[in-house]
Amino acid sequence: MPATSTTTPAAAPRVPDGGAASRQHTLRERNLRLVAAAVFEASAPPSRADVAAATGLTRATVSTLVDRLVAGGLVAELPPVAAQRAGRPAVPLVPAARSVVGLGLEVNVDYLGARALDLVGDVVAERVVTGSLHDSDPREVLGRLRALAAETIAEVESGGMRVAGARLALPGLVDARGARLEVAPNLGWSSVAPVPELDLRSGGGGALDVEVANEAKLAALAELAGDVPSSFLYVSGDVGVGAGIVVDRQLFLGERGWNGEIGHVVVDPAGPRCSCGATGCLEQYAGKEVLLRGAGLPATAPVHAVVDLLRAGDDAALDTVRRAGRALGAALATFVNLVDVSTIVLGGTYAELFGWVGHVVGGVVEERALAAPFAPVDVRPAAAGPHAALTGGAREVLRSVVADPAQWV
Amino acid sequence: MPATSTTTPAAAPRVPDGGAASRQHTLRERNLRLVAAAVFEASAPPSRADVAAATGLTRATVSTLVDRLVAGGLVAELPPVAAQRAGRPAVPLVPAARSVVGLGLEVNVDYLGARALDLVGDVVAERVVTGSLHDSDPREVLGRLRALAAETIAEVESGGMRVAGARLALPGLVDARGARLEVAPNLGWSSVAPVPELDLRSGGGGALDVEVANEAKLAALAELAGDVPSSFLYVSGDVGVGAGIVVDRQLFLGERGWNGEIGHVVVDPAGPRCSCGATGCLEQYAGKEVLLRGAGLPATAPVHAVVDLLRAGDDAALDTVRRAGRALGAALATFVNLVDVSTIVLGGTYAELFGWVGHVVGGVVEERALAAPFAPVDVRPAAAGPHAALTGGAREVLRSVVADPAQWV
DNA sequence: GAGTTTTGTTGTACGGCTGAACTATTGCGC
DNA sequence: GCGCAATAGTTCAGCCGTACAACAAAACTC
Repeated sequence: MPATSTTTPAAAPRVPDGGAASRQHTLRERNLRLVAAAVFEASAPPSRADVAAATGLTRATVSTLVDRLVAGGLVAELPPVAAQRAGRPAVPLVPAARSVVGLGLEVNVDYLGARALDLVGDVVAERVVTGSLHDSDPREVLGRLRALAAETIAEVESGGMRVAGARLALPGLVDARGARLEVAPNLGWSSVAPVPELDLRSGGGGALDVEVANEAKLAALAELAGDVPSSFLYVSGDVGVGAGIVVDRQLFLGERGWNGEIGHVVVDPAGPRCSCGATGCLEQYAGKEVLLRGAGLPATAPVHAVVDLLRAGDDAALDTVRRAGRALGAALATFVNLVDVSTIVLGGTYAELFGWVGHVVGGVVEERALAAPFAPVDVRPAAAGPHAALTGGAREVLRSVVADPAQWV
Repeated sequence: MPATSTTTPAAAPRVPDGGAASRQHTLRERNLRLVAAAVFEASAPPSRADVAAATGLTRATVSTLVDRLVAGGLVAELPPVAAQRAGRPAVPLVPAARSVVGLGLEVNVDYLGARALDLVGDVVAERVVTGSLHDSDPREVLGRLRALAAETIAEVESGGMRVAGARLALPGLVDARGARLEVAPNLGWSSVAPVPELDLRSGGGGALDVEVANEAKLAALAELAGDVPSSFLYVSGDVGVGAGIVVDRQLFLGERGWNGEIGHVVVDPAGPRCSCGATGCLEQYAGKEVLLRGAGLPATAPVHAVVDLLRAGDDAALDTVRRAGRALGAALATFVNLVDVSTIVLGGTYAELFGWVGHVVGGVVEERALAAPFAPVDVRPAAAGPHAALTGGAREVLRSVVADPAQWV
């Protein structure tokens, strides 16, 4: 038991659920979650008996709950396969493919897109359009996103699938309710309420549940698809530098959802002036544009061009990247001291440059993090592919489905 | 609804509870918590009917649950008082006084002590012994604390009260399980397991539940007794500078319980060398000893001596405190950007110096926190009295009792 | 003092889980 | 090939805790 238990035990499935009165049907909802979690988080497809053993429920109860999940299209049965041991062969249970999907949406500085994932984690539909959206008009851009999303929804529904909801990733400060974008400097947007603007509807005409979130935070969730530990810090390096804190496989958002603004940690008060008004912010050392310019490239060049220079041994590029790595390491050490994470995942620009910045960042963190002597900090590149926030957003929708299956059966 | 719900709704009582199978008696346990929370968190003593309205349970159910809490000595009934309106007069329900107590223990640099609080929040027993414990022997000191605690427990039990458990506050890094102190530089302790050393027992001879926690974190919890908001950052300024992050009235501990080490945020890499190895750490600007020396006082002088100098308009003292305030403000702005809190409570040294540092800290934070334009950050002095960690530790024990009353009825 | 209003209690109904018995389907030994 | 053991999944009576409704208690009102 932790001194003050704020998180559920690491291994157990999470059952959030607030302080509402518990009636008989509350039992059913909670156990339904438990059974769904057992099926979705198992390393191999479990049988009903396996689920019973894992959850502590009786096989009788598990049977009725699994039947409900199967009827609701969240779980599927594989054909019974005879094990090499005696006894009736078990029916393996797996997440149902192509039944319920989550929709990830994103508007970022140089693209906008939509991606639909099913419960298995497969991409069942996707639309991405590239192009600069620097200083763009929110209404116009959201209109285009709406068209993309509508196409994606239509494609998914024509395949007989249901869309459970959507998450919109934006590169800026989003309020904790997931309704309002306060400001996105690199888009030039401020005070936007994107949800009514998008007005997404399912084929039946019902309004779709859409929530907005910060791009780095949703990208962090995409990492959970891999073999990342249950708690980590994800750093999304792009024009700005943002971060998502994941504790026990869930985002820690802080009081109002505005945490993780690592780009404006002051690395050196004597450093260059930042757009935020302060001096020596991390972004002035490790932001994408600074990296590109430091390597002698135009601010609009792709990051891969820097990699080419680094491979060629270009001194300016090497110096710039090393400087960025040290600054990033210092900011991350501060982060580790304040928030306490043992794993740091470098995404975005830094994932591409990992071969050059990884050890620099790791070294500085190891040196400056107070707890490093007792528990070393692991710094690693992101595993999720491009447009990670699309995947993370879709996954987040699906997580909410699995966390409350009662709504879907 | 937050984009990703990691915390329960602000107002609702928190029901933690992991992913275990739910049976019939789980309902009872959960509703018992709910009812207990309704009684303990109400602004005025509620009747059974009030509790029913607040929780959504029926009066019938609430009656049986309240009867159980009364029988268990957690809740007491006041004599029915006739309201000015029609109807049978209600029986007001209040936390039971002098029935169950929590024990707060602390070893700090210049004192050690024990404090017992009952469910009402009254101090029912206390022992504090001052004296320097710099570079002390853990076994010897814990032996003295054990004697203090045993006296306190005996006093409480002779009054017919039960001790529900204890929390030991230490000024250092404590592991997340609340069992081990990794290092406490200012005590000169490292790798100590204080719980078996203390070996606290109740009068019946049963071992007492004891958990260890960081001093600043327990002190933060003491603030919850006042009218502080449900989420805030508490800064404990002493020889070291520590912090406790409270989100929705609960400590946020990070992955391993080592967060909040704000004393080693780098304020200026060109600054003085710190004992941790880095340069320009906050502690070198705003630590108690630096403040005292900067004001021309010996490092062992009481903080009040600085206040006297400030009142007298002493330039060295004013400069030192202003410099400390700016450094603290910069570190806290970083904290706000990374963790997102809207209220900062300054405790320890800074509470005493608040009249001089408060506005300096507030100004710098306002200037450097990204979200400040949308939601100003409130900087205020701590309200809890001296030895706040003792109160916080005792409160934490009581919180665990109220959070799981089934064990106590 | 009868009607009204609100509190708290009592008894019945119902939903959901358990546990034990039962059926289904395999492997193994002879 | 057949009985036996083993494992998976299903059926059904029993129990527990809550809801609902009726009731008792104790005030106020006119």
